[in-house]
This record gives sequence, C-alpha cells and structure tokens, in this order.
Amino acid sequence: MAGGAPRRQPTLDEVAELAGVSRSVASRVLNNAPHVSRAKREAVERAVRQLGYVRNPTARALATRQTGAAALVVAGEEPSIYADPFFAQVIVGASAALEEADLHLMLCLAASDRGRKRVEELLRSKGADGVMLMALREDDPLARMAEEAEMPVVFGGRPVGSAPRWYVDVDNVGGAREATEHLLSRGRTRVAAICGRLDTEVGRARYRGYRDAVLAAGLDPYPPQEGDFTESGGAAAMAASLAEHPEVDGVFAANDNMGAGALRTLREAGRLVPDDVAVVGFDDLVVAQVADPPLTTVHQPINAFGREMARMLVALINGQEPTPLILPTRLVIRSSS
Amino acid sequence: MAGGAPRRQPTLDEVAELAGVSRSVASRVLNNAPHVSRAKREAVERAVRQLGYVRNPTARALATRQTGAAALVVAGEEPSIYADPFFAQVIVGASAALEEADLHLMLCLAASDRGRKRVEELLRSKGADGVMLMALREDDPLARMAEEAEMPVVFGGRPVGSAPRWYVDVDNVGGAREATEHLLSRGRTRVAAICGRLDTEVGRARYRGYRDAVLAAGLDPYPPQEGDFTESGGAAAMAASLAEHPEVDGVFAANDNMGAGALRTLREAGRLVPDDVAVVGFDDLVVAQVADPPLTTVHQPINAFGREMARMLVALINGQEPTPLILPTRLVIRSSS
DNA sequence: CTTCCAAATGGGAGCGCTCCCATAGAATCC
DNA sequence: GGATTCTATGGGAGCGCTCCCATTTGGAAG
Repeated sequence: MAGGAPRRQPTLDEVAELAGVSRSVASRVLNNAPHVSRAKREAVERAVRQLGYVRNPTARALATRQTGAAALVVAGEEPSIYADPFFAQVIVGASAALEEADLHLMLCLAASDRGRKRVEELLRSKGADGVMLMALREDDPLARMAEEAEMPVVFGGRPVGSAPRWYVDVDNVGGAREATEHLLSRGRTRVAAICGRLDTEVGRARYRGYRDAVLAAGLDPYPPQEGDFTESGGAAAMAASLAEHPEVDGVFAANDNMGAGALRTLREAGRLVPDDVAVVGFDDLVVAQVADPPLTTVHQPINAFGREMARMLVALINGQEPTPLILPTRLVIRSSS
Repeated sequence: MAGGAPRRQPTLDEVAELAGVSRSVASRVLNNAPHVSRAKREAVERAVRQLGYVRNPTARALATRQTGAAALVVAGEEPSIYADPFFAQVIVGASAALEEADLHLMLCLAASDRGRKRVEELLRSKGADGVMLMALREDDPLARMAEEAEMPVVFGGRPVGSAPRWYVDVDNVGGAREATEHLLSRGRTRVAAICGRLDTEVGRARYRGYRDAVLAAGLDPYPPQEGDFTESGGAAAMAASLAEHPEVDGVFAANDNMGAGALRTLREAGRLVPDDVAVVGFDDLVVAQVADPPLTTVHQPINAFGREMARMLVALINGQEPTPLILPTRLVIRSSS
C-alpha cells in the first residue's frame, strides 16, 4: 500500500530470462530439485535476489493441487468456549506444528449458520489440504461432512457417541476419575459433580470419570448438576446442588471456571473450603491459581493437544497412517481440597 | 478421505457442457453477473446441483488475483500473550467481521524466526488480500515490511513510537488515567504502578495514563515497576514495590493478571485490600471476577477491537479510506478499591 | 571411436477459473 | 427501413506455476 511504482511482482519467467535459463530450470532451483548444474543454480539464485522474486503461492497451489494451508474448525456456538484460554492454547500448539510443516493455519469459527456454510464449502472445494475439527456438538452434521470430504480430517476431542478414524483427545475420564478419587481419599464421602454441558463428549466423559470413581468406592454418585462451563454457570450449579443436597462435602467441577464459580457460591453460603467442602476443578488455567483458595485441578496438556492434532494432520497429508492419540492428565493439588 | 470412487471434482467446463452453454455463461451465473438469460441461468443452476459442483477457490484466486483471505499476524514472542483470553477474543471479533465479507482468516503467530520469515513471505507474495498486525515490539521490522508491502495493512494497537496510517487501538492512556483517578478519588495518595513491558506501546501508554493522573492531582508518580503481564510477574512486581515503597496505599496494575498477582502478594504480606491498599487492574477478564477480592478494573471492548480491525481491513481492500479508530474503555468498580 | 546411460535442459501442456472482445440477434430510434 | 444501441453468447487468452517428456550433452564403458 506504499506509494511507488505499481509494478507487478516479477514472475518465474522473468527470473528465468534474467538468469538465461528456461522456466523449468528456474522452477527446479526454487523447489530444490535435482538435475540442475551448479552454474545455472547460482545464476537463478542471483536473479531471484536481484528481482526480489517471491513465488506466487496461488499459482503454485493451482498447479500442485495443494493449498499449503490447513484449517482449524471450531464448531462451538456458545461464545464461552472462545473466552476460555483453552481455545487460544490449542491454536498456539497447532500453529507451531503446522509451521514446522510449512503449512498456513486457516481458522474457521463455525458458530453461525453462515460460518458453517463456509466450512462446508471449504470441505467440498478442497480449499485446504486438511482439516482439524474441534468442539463438535451432538449429531453435528459437520462430522459427517468431514468424513465424506475427500480430505484428511483430524478430530480434536471425539464427537459424542462415535470414534472417528483419526483424533486426538485428552483422557477426560481418567482425569475426572483421578480428581474424584483424590476427594474420596481425603475422606470425603458425599462428593457431588458439577458437569459441563452433557451434549458434549467432554461433559459426558468427565461425569463418567467421576461416576466410576464414586461407584468404585462403593458410594452413590450424585446426578449430574449441569453447568455451562462458565464461572457464573458453576456458581449457579453449586447453589442448586447445595439446595438439593446440603450434606455435600466435596465437589468435582468439570472445569476451572465452574470450580471458581463454585468457590464463590460456597463462600457466600458461609461454607469453608476445604474444611466444609473440598473442591476440585479441571483444566489448570490461570483461574485456578488466582481463585481463593487456589483450586486443586486436573492439568491437561492443552498446547500438546493442538500440536498433536496438527502433527497427525500433517502425517495424514503426507500419506501416512497415524493412530489416534489420548493425552494424559495430571492432578495438581492446591489448597481447595 | 471416505472410500468411494476417487473421482475428480467437477469443473466449470463440465457444468457448462451439461447445461448446454459455454463456460463464460456458466461463470456468469456463478458470479451472479448480468447478461444471462433466465433459461440458461436455470440450466446452469440445475447442472451445478446435479454434479455437486463447487468452485475451485485456488483457480479463482489465480485468475482474479485475490486470495479471499485476510491474515491476522500476532507478533508477540512471549507465550503469555497467547495464554491470555484477550488474544482469543480478538480473533473471535475479527473472524466474525471477516465472515461478513466472505474472507477467510489466516492466523500467523510470528513468534519464532521461522514464523516471522513466513509472514514476510506472505506479505511479499501477496498470499492474502490484507493483513492485520498485532502485538508488535519496539522497532519490529515487521512494521516496516508491512508498510512496504503493496497490500492493505491495519495495525492492532500502535507500534511503539509511530502512528501507522491505519490502526485500531484501545484508549489505554484514558483508561489508565481513569483507573488512577479513581484510586485518587478514594483518598489514596501513594499510588504505585505495576506496568506491563515498557517495550510495548500498551505498557507505555498505560503508564502514561497513570502518570498523567497522578501529576494532575499534584502528586509525584512512582517510577514504573515493570511486570510481564503475567500473574506471577505481577506478584513479583508487587513484592518489589512493597519492599522499596512500603508506604504504598494504592496500586494501578496494567492488566488483570498482574492485578491478581498483586492481590496475592498483598495477602501474603498481610495487607488488607482495599483497606490498606486499593488495587485496580486493566482488561476486565474472568480473572478479575474470580480474584479475591474481585478486582476493580478497566473494561475494554476486546471483541470490538478485533471486529473493527477486520472491518477497517475490509474497507481498505474495497478501496475505501477508513480512518483510525480508538475504542473507549470503561471503569468497572468492584471490591478491591 | 562408437555405444550407452545418466544428468541437464527446455518446450509445452495443463491446473480451473475470469474476463476481454468479437459476434449475433433483438430492441430502439429517427 | 437502415442506423444505432442493447443484451446474450461463446471463443480464447491469460493468471503463474509444475511437471511430463523429448532432446541434448558429457562422460564412462566397451
């Protein structure tokens, strides 16, 4: 947008001409292909420098039928998922891995109808070399479309009720189980669960883990108290839980935001944490650290989640056959339990 | 990637042939251009449906010299900037605005050298129709390269020491001033400042606002106590500040994370908030809400920040001449002051 | 000095689309 | 009724690159 001559970008032909070689040779040099004499290679490199030549990625894409980009589709509709640092960290991880493979990252937030339509078009038009799909809802049509698209697709987290061919997930069940076992090992016997949305696999899996642990201890699990993964949702769920089950002495919250909300409600209700009620969260975000008291939580490797998703996609694009991956979690004990 | 015939995508020629028209007519129909009879238009539409035709965006891009994508470049090197929900919200806002203009979002995290190189290439190869540039450091070469690129460029936040032609920014000075005035109006006279990195414009601007307010009240500003925008950085800065200036009765923290860190340090030091020391943050993130006590802070329209950046870019791409934009902030008073 | 093979080279046909332009027909105007 | 506009249509030349393939070249082998 600077002033100056509106000169066109130099093309490969011009580079070739200046270097006194054919376009083919110039192309080989740029692609680091063999069958080029040292002299001509250097001549081309000189011409490239002299003209300030940069290869036109679009033309290259058309000729090679590869776009050089991978898409990360986030299908969640509720804004809260984006407010969450989780989302950002995944992006960072994926971005780093794609960078290694020299792929660009296209980010598609398929919240609105229009957004979803664009994703569909992307899938069908092969507008990217591959797709990572996250935060799918139950029966999300995007899942089927992705499977049908003749394009590498990696799922981030499993869609509800189905295990796709390629996915990366966090061990939600195991993490929730460990968190709950931790509460039980602290002598708590009346542990309730504040769940995330139960129409997501994450929400279900974490409740399942909680349930498993409680059952294994020979106790009765509480029914899921559904929150929406937000701080206020957690606070409300905690209030409801307290009203119905005042005897509660432990709470497993399916994420840190809700855990923080639970802490707030407990404080307002005059219950001491962890003396009266112990609380455990999930995610290990900043929120957990700054909460009062600092929240015991389940750490998950969010950055690795994004990174591995991207690596799997790259492998797929390169014609390999990676295997699904489930990342481990780790309990981080703080003062809330 | 599903099984089935590995048939090629249908091309526009095939659509035209099936519809019994020329490629030109078919193209006009797809582009909603005039000079097409009703009959042929319908025939083409039918053929499109029958073949499941989707236009190849790469070929289109090559012919039109427009990629259909805009890039959002985040130049920050420290991971903390990404951990912050700020980043995610901006993306969401930008994404929504780009969606309206039917542009795809390419996200470039130019943290590593390699990342920066790719951005440079993107800029020079016109790999996108326009670029939004965020989180530039002092003397970041990316700024110059962007200005030189013959491509629409919008800055998110101003680079240190220069006002680019087109940018969107938050009124950091005004917000910081208001926050500090608020502390002063509460009767605090020894207000210190925990700043962000002073090699960023945000860090400087917020300190400037603080300074203005203190000077206007006829008091002496404290020197900047530099943090790194993280919770622990804030805690450390608070500790340092307390050691050097134990008389402090008010703290302006340049963001919420550092504000939360300051609260932690104060609690550990046995100072009561807000009784002994009042604290104000900046950003209005979840952290501010869950902090104990909840943090008074300066709310900024993060989503709008991203949205307006994208809108400005779209205007630029469409050949218009938008004017720079500075978004207002708003003080949110909670219990920490 | 031939024969043969591999490396080096350049020509040219795409990739799938847009868009300019020439042509033909239909409508409009003195 | 012929000149003048339109609108509709299709042909074809790109957009800038890759890559197959035919040709040339330089030795090594016989």
